[in-house]
Amino acid sequence: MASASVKDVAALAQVSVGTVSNVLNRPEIVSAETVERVHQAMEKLSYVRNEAARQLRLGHSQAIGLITLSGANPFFTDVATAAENAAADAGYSVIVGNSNERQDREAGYLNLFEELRVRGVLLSPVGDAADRLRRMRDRGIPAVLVDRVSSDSTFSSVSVDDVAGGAMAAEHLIETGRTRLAFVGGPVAIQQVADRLAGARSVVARHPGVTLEFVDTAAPDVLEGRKAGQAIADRAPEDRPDAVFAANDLLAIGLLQTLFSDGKLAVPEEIALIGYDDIQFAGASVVPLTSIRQPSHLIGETAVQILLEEAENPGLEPRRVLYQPELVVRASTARR
Amino acid sequence: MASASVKDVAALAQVSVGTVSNVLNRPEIVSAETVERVHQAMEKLSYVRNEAARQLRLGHSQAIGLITLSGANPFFTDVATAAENAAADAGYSVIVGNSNERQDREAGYLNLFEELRVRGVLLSPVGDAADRLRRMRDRGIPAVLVDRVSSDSTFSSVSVDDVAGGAMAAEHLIETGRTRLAFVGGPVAIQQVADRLAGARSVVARHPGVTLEFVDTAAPDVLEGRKAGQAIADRAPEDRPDAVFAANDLLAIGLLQTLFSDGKLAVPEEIALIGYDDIQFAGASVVPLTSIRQPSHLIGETAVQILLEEAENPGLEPRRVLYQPELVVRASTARR
DNA sequence: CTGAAAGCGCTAACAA
DNA sequence: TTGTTAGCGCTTTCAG
Repeated sequence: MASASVKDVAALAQVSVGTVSNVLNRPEIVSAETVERVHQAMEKLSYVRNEAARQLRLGHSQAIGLITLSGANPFFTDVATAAENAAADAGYSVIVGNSNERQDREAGYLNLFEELRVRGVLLSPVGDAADRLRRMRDRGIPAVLVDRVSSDSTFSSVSVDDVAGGAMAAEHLIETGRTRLAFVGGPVAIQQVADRLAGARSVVARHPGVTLEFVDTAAPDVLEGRKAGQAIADRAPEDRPDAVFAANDLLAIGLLQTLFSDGKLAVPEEIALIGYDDIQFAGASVVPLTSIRQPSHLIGETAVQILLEEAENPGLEPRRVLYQPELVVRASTARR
Repeated sequence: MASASVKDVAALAQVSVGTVSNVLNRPEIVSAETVERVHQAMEKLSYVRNEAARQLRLGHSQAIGLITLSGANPFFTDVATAAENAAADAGYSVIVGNSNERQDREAGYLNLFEELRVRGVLLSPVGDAADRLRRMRDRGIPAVLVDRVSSDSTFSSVSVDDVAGGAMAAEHLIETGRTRLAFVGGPVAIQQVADRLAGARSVVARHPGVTLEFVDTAAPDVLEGRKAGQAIADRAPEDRPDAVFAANDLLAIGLLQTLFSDGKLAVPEEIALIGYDDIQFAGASVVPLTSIRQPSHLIGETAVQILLEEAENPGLEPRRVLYQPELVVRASTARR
């Protein structure tokens, strides 16, 4: 048994295909009696509308695409969940792709989404995707940047002030008495990483006697955090920082695993540690982690809202929404 | 500027649309010279193939649907990532939906996937979806169950022996000297939860003097774990279990947050704790967590492979792949 | 090797 | 209120 089409339903209900289409899309213009008859026919045939055909006719799909930097990062899964809910309310579904910080993956998903004629794209770009996004917009597929502001301000964006967040983290570390800070994160090509570092640097510059060291990582994940932790633990005590600011919680948790879990160094006594994102696991780590919270839920929701407005109203002025992060203090940065 | 179609490309390259389609799908039958000309035309128009039209013609899409129980559980995101990679190798993409243990959500995604005419569905069912899946299969959309065996063995499945895993956990707890065990997890309507509990019970039954208490939770997540931890901590000492087996790591981490982090109880001295899944964060929790590891990567990979075989070869005998879990010992269950 | 043409299932305009 | 029909972009015979 193959799938039933409008034609089959029409035949069974003794109406035309146009009428079937109408009960599907504008039931109010069809007589109650006919609606009923058609519904029964659909039921009997267990009719399921063919999205491809609908979309071909409409010119675009009822889906929006979302590309995040990392599927393993709870921050992004939170954003995605919020986006899904907001989209569902508006009758759209969300297709998620993870670039894992790779430009080629990002390009691949952008391609797929364009083939799918999605209604719009939500993107946390790896590098500078402006050219590609402009081309898509010219074809009627708008984009809004997520967790990142547009380099040339021609696209809407929903993000959190990473420079402020970075400053907040550094300030907190200094306030609790630390002077030899290290920023662990990378690659700096990721704008979020660069901004957080910049924020921290600006604060350190205002505090004579306080230093900030930069420890690069190949990716902002748990594994790289472990490596960085190992490297720091292997140093001579007088050569070690007394506080570490990790570019995100994944890195911080990795740091905790090698640096501190093995009992090599006491946290926060010997080294304080602060992360970023305040993911669900931050409060349950070896030492509960101080972190900078981002309103992940709000980000996803707002991004969808703006995107849909632009999709229905091309030529709208780009908007930039900038949320403020929030410091969440836990044991990992307790005063000495 | 709207999107260019095969017709535009054909016109520019001075060939027919049929030829354009051929260079897209069977370039080997087209002369090299023509291929070149068509490619140049595509380039100039930045042609992007319309998936909807292709799919309408083909009768099905180049995507497979995946419905997981929880988007917040790293175990499922691992399965999803593996599935995406395996699918990509075969020229398919994966659309992911999270039911969050809700039947209505699951039904919604099943509907969406059928409208999308996905090539097949990968599903961790909330309840018993057999009827619905059978109907989809009749229409040419096969399904394979993930992390769960089919109740009536008419569907292929890729899962891990949860009964064995539950037994493994209980045995380990007993071996390390605990006698008053508690199983924290729920709802038992989730098969995985029920199986792990059953495995633990069978082991306990073989050990006189050992008891197993069941502590129900509304969902297997961090929040519910916290609540359960609170409840246990509030009991009189002689009334408390000396070991807790959490149905998954999310619950275990939640337990850790209220039960142990607050310094109320020492782990593993006063209470031992074992989780399930061995997610990335298990090794970095307040007390590094002993857990039962599942081969999440293999699960996703194998499921895709079986699904695609069935899609291309309807009427194949259902297969059941059952992997064995593995005990990973960490500090949370150290011998007293 | 290439071209012409049918038709996948649907929606929206227009006619009745 | 309902029916008829064109056409969305693509693939695939079938002729040439």
